[in-house]
Amino acid sequence: MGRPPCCDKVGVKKGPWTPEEDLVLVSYVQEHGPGNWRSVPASTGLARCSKSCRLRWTNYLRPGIRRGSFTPQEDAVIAHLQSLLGNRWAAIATYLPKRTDNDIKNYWNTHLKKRLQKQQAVGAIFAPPPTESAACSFSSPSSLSYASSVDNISRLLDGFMKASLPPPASSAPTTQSSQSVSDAKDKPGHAAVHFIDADEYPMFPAFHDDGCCISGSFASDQQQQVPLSSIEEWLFDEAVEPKMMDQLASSSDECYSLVPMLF
DNA sequence: AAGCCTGACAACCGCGACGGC
DNA sequence: CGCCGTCGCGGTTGTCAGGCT
Repeated sequence: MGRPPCCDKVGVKKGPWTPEEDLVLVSYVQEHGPGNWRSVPASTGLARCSKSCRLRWTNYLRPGIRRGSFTPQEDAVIAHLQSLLGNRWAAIATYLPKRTDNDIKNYWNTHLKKRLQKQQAVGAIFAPPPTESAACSFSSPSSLSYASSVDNISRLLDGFMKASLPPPASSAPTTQSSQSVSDAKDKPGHAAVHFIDADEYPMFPAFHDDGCCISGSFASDQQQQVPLSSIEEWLFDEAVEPKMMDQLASSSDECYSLVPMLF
């Protein structure tokens, strides 16, 4: 038996999403919660297939996700997890709750993999440090298209959050913080992995948005809902591939000097 | 100044897993 | 128990912007 197409090929729009479409999708999710994607096109009138709607939500519109600017710590975590788990991006993404699997996958394919391959080929010692390279400096998305405009999404969501949710008691006025309010509880499918906190990765105490400072406030974070599962212990306890960490450390500027402290 | 090349990222496609009937 | 529908994941492609020659 043949697999039915995920959606009608006729009349289904493809390509970049427009603000109007995003608005419709966000509105729908606000009202019904994420899930039941099959019914989204019919319910909203969007000329998109269900998969496209789900992907757009999970990869871009979903509250709590951070875009751009992978920190060196995130670099290290991704590289380490990739070495342990392979290309299981969804699993890796659970340890970087603010990153989507698609983002991590793209980042790996376009940055980390090339870097590691290059260093393996040349040798870590003489690998030229990619000063201000991807790891530490691509904080500003180059694309100015709508789809890459965080401001657009932020405005879009912000309006809906204000309209449909009471403001958080003392949340920072950032989109991420406000968005995160409704996220975890809306995602039964993600129940196993909570969006831990709007601003921290508690399992990686050194994580900060600036990426280059150590907080040392791990204790306070531990009381949060953290999936400190066996894999975290695994991350911390297992002998980290010294080769990889050496590569990471040698592959960049001082930002990576903190990496060994993480593990 | 124009054309070409490369990198980055959003989105699509196909497949497998899972759950309901 | 098997079939069907839906969802989620990973691989891949397409498009666009910026840099380089």
